[in-house]
Amino acid sequence: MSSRDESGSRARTRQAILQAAIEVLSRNQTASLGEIATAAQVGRTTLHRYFAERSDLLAAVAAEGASRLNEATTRARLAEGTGAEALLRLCAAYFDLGDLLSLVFSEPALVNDPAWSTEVCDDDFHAMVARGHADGSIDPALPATWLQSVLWSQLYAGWSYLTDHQISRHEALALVLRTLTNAVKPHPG
Amino acid sequence: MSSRDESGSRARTRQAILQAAIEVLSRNQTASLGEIATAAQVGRTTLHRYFAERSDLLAAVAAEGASRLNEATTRARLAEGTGAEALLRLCAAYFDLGDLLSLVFSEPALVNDPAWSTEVCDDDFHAMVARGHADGSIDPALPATWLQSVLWSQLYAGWSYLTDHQISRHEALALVLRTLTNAVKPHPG
DNA sequence: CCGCAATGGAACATCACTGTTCCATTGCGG
DNA sequence: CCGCAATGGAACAGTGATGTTCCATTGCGG
Repeated sequence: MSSRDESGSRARTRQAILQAAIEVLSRNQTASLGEIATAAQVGRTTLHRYFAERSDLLAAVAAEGASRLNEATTRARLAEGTGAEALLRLCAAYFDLGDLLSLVFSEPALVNDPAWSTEVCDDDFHAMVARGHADGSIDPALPATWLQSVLWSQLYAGWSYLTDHQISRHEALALVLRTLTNAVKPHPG
Repeated sequence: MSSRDESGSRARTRQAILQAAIEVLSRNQTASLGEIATAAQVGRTTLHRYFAERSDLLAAVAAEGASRLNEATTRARLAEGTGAEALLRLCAAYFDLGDLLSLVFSEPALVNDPAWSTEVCDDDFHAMVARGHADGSIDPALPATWLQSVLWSQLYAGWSYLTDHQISRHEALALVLRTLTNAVKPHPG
């Protein structure tokens, strides 16, 4: 606690604010800074000390979100198995992001602006879908860009279904995976 | 033009404001009344003459939305054909609602609050899905409430895909229908 | 125990949106 | 042509969020 003690306390408060911001903003994108500060159990003054303006906080949230998305994408190992298998792994990994799902879905600009999507994930995603088209595990009628929309809309549907209905996290994910499995499977006819 | 002349001019202005509100609010739920008035090519004062407070305008938008949704649901004739066929007709009918899709999706309370969902559409929807489960056209693993979420999330995905990418309305709808068809089809395995 | 970092609260000016009032202009029917 | 309905613009006060400053309190390390 000697060398990085300053960071210890400050980093903890900063993380608490960021986490509260993700939770509150996922429910209401226009929530006031006061609400976020309260949710973080922090005074509004303190919040301003860490993020001078609202835009600074939003930028930090975007960076945090991009970071978590990148980690989840890495964990999904898109290059392994059939295209469909990788897509389902990616779906499950993203589902664990929780509140962040609503935030990314309702404000895609937050994480897509900093040229993030084309950096790491977009190319890998396209490669995965192309593999799926080639190995016959993904319906060739569904292009990669569309499947990206489908993936996110299903994730959002599953997450809001989880929060609205009396259902376990596991059951909600099962519904999403079942639906997505069906959706991408090529049908013989 | 004698008896209802007053309604003629006033009704036209009112509809222009409502349509502008739907278009603007679908892009930004927190748009100011000034933006809506400008989009409707109407002074802000005039807007306030028709809708005294913001909540009055929102209520009118909700009523208009509920009306259009009911008409679209009727046009889909949910009682005819297999459950899956009816679901696809409903999807196509809703897709024609355009901007309203984003609005309903981002603020479901707008149309669901006035006890609308359980009035006409919800029961018919459940009956349709039950028929689909029975006639083997809809995967029994997918409950009706979940399919409702899936339907709306797919509609939203298709509509935003249409506005984001270089693609025709028909092609976007084709992608949605293809995906939904696959998603609900029971798979033999 | 002292000192500094971190924090919380109060107070303040600023700003955008809102809702209202008043007045001038337009346009159509009688 | 007159009168009324509809409209648009300007101005205003009220409200809530924002960003800033100042000061008191807490807590931990030296």
